[in-house]
Parts: sequence; structure tokens; C-alpha cells
Amino acid sequence: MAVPEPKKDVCSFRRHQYLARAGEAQDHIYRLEEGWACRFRVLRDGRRQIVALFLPGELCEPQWLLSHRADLPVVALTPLRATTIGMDVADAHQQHRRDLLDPVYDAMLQALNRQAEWIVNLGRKTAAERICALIHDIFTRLRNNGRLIGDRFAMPLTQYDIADIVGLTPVHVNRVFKSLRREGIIDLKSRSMWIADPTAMQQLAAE
Amino acid sequence: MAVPEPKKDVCSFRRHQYLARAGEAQDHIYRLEEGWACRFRVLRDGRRQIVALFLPGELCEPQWLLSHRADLPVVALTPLRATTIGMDVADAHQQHRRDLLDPVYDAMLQALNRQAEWIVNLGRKTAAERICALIHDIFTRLRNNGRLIGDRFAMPLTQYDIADIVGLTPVHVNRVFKSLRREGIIDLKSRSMWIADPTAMQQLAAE
DNA sequence: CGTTTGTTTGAAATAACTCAACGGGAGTGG
DNA sequence: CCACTCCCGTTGAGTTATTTCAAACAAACG
Repeated sequence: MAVPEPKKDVCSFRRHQYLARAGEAQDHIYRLEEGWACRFRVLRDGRRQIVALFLPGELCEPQWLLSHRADLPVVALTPLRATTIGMDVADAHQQHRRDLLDPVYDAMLQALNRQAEWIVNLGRKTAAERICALIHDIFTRLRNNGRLIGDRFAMPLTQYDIADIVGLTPVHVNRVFKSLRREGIIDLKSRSMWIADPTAMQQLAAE
Repeated sequence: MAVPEPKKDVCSFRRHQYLARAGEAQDHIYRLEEGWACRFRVLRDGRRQIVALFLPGELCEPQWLLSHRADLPVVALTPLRATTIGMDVADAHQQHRRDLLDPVYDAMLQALNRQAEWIVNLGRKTAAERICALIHDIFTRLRNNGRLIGDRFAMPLTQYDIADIVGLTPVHVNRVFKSLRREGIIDLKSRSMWIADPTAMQQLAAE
């Protein structure tokens, strides 16, 4: 009996284009092939906080397969190429296709753990520790997805983006970067980053 | 054909007793009947951050059914009574028992949303806003579970606990409480809390 | 080539922290 | 029943990390 593989449509987004609006119904999730995206929340007075970061090679918002709904907006941080994974995969439930479902559950569990980690970062770490934690997290995830370029990796985030991830001011993010650079811990030019020592970086992140 | 209902064992814990240690394998989850618990993380230098709060009537760590593992420790904040929900419920997958599974998935989705909300609170809100958000969240959840006592509700958290939730110092938590009390927004005595106006409280939480 | 977006820096203001001390209440043991 | 301890709440004074405001500069962009 032939079970059809789920169909994968390709789609692309411009920078700052929405992948989902708050409250919108969703009948598919994304897998990012190229480019970065994030989920965020804006308070009434304009304060903005990014609550999830999606890197190339990762599943974006796997929990939509359970909730069928985007609770928060998702927007492209860079130009983006993605494939869609439709709800038909959710029917794998009935088809005993754990092989299709496991990556989705896995991504959900990872998301849950990463969010817990960010609560720790925001609640209990200094500015420098938060930024080092972010850099180390990005480095590790890009490496896991085979996205290192020599001893460097893409860092397309602006200092405003980073500020909205680590819960600081863009100005202060800039000062921390300046200090990390001065001490030779990182090198960052034209959206490409190098870090001297990943293990040392993890220490600085107070992991 | 008779499908057996999942068996529910009752168990109880003392305050500060662990429901799970970090990294431990788990073959069941809990439903809290009475008492509060939390998941937390301690950094090497002792800084502590609570990343999830579990109130009476709620499922505790539903994602264990997927991961079979406690990534972070869970501890009782008060004396605790709970029932267990075993892995056999996970087999509901194969039995098409969505009726058993839905509450679990629902709890997972709620946990995910609450965590996102806390990232916003910690990243972008002032001390008073964070504490009001916590009070409002607790009030709402207790009300949803029918745990209000007249116009009051149980608040067994110490100011140390609260500090570790909202990412502040116990001393500063105390000062914020003092100010909320002075303005007649809350009343708190002998572990029982009253709030003047839930809607106003939500406003103070910067929503 | 002008415009916009992002980075960098300085000086002053402030929210939250640290340190230190005291007081009350709840157990506990004599 | 008292004394002792421990935990928790409370308060004050001084310090610091981060923000705010303002401005200039660089880079990307159409």
C-alpha cells in the first residue's frame, strides 16, 4: 500500500515580510532553506521582544500542526526561501507514520527547551552574558545544520534585532560588541562573524 | 471493545521535595490536585531562575510524554498532592483516543505560550509590570481552575520565589509590593491575596 | 547622489542591585 | 512555657548596570 510522501511547496519572502500574522489560522508549517526569521511580540507602547529565532535548516513553528493557529506574528529577518509542510503530515497520526512526525515533535521539544533557556538568560544574566549566549547558540545551531563557512558564519542580525532578542537597548548592545571586539573574542564585519573559541564563549555566557 | 481508562496513582510531596531531578528519565506526568510546584535552573554561580510555575488543577510537564525525560528539575513550592498520568496514555496514539490526548497537547501549547509571554515580561517590562503580570497570571489561572476563595486566592510564594520568577532581587520585590499595597492595588496577608481590579491589574502589567 | 538604515560615541539620568541590619512569626527543643 | 533558631519580610544608604537623549558617521539602496 503506497502512502504518499507529503508534498513540499517552495516559497520565498522578502526581508520584513510576514510569514504569519498574530491570530492567523495556519494549515502548514515551514522549513527554512535559506535565511532567518523570528516570532515576536509588541507591547502597546511599542516595546518589542523577539521570542523565537528561526535559522536556516530548521522547522519554523512546528506547534502550528497542533494548534492550527499562529498565536504571535512571524516575520523574515532576511530574504527567505522555505518549503511548506502541510497538515496532511498531521494525519500521519492515523497512519502510524512516526517517521514523519518525530522531527516535528523533536523541533517542538527543542523550542520548549530553548525558550526556557532564554527565560534564564533574560532573568538572571548580565548584558555581556546574554549576548555571548546568543552568539554561542547561533553558532551551535548553524554548525549543527552545516552552515559554517570556513571558520566564520553568517550574522545577518542588526544590532536592533539583537537588542530585541536579548532585552537590551541597541546602544548598549553596541557597547558590549565593542568590548568583545576589543578583547579579541569576536570579529564581525559585513554580516559575517568569527569567534575565537566556542568553549570560552560558552563560559562567558555563564552557561 | 473495552479500552481501559488510564490508571491514576495518587502521591504527595513535602515542600522543597523534588518531583524530578535534571536529566532524569520520566515514565509519567503529574496532575496537581493541591499545592504548587515549579521548574527551575541554577547557574554555576548560584543565580536561580524559575522557568515554569505549576498551579493546582494543572498538568505538570506534559512534554515528558514526548521526551520521556525531565530536562530541568521540578520541585514542590508547597506541600503537594498529585495524581500521575502514565505513558500508557501516549499509546492513545495508536488507539485513536484523541479524547485522552487533547488535554495533554493543550497543556503543552499553553506552556509554550506562557513561556513566550515570560520572555516578553523579562525582556521588556519594568519591575512593577513584571510583578503585576505575575499576579494577574496567577489570578487568572486559579480562577480558571475554580480555586478562588471568595474574592481572595492563595499566594503561597515567598518573595524569594517571586524574585526567581520575575528575575529581580527579593529586596526589590519587597519594595514593589510595598508600593502596590500603599496604593491599595493589592492586599496580601498570611499567604492570601486580594486584588482590587483584575482589569486594572492587567493594565499595570502593560498587558 | 540623496535618503534611509544601521553603527558608533559621549554625557547625564535612573532603575534595580548590594550590603547591612532589624523585626516578626513559626517551629523546635529543653 | 520559654528560649532559641531559622526563615521570611522590611527598611535605609550607597553603588552600578543599563537606559536615555543627542549627535555624528558609515554603509546600503534605489
